[in-house]
Amino acid sequence: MPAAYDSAEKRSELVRAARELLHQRGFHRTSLADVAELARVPLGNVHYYFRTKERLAEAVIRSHEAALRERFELWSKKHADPRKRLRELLRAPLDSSDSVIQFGCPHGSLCQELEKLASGTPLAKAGARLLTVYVDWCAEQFQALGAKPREARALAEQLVSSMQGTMLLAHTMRSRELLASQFRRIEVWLNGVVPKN
Amino acid sequence: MPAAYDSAEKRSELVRAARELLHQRGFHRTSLADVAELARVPLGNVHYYFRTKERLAEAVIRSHEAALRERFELWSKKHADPRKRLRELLRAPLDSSDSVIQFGCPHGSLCQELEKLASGTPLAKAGARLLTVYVDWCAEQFQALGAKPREARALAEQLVSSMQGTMLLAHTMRSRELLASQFRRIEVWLNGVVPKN
DNA sequence: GTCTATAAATTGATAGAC
DNA sequence: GTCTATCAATTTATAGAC
Repeated sequence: MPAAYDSAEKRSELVRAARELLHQRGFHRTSLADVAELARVPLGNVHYYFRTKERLAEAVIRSHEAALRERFELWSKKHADPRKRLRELLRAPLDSSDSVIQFGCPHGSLCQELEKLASGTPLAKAGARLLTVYVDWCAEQFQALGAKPREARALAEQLVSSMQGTMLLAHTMRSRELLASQFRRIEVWLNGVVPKN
Repeated sequence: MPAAYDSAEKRSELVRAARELLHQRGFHRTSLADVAELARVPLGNVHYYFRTKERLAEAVIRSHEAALRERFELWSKKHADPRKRLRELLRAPLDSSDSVIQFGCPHGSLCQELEKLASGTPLAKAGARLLTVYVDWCAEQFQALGAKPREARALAEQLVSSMQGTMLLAHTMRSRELLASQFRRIEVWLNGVVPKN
């Protein structure tokens, strides 16, 4: 079915373009015309695939969510040691540090913008789920390391908070050094937490 | 000079209204009409006091900055022990936890929005200065506790990152518990860091 | 299914009377 | 200095031709 194939192709191309622009310029500063242009789709056609700008943003969030779960699954398969899995999580922002410094965390900054721009709506709730996915997965890893459920949850919240706060600060101050040194510190903390007996 | 007094009065009333709305709805979702209404000033009059919406936002940031410096000065006078000063900083978000849960940190969320909405402009740079004020003051306190300049800087970045990340997470997840438990943990960390010999 | 043209709404900014 | 009325621009969303 070539028609359906082309359709799905254009749809995912729109999502890809929107994901990039939402990260770089944010939701408000990204117009549908921008997305259409980057995806090489005529403006009026966007509404055939997505009824509203909000729906397009929701699709972007779902794509982020799928990508996150995919990475988590990959790391779980790659390492038997949960600590090594968490170390991969810590290294990811450093591997794309240019982008983090210039535009912030693609998940955290989107969450924050949607909380202001669309607080209470399904869109903001979808955004919030992104951070939940992080915390839930981290909590699983800490539990696998031997922490009790409540403790694992607290450690997960601490890890995600530290990462998000550091990315916000490093982005705002445009400091790659801050990002690197703080993430190194978090890794040291990670190596010593929930010690094996 | 009663005319000038009324003028200054209206001006500062506009800033007060804008500060409240910027925190609750963010920059983009706050229209000049909203600000004018809350400040009880006719819409067309806003432009007499502030040439553009950006200038109004800059005035809001300056007012945040002044309030921050005032608080820091107060705490410095109140406590000879820098650790006690930093503890006050940690308690402040808990004292206004309802507002933090519902709208996030008034400084951090503004920074993040301006980085997306007005990246590179004087307005975004003014916003970034807010976080710098935090870090600089914290670094001074850690140095007064006996830390070397570089170490004090790193500790300040860690403290501010943890606070900002926690507020982002607690706001996004609407969890007062998360806010309280993580801030308690940060306070425990603070009590043990840079130990007196 | 695809696209052009345009409607509709919001809102920042200004002109000009008083 | 103060305010009303309005302009101008942006952008989401839709109507309708092909």
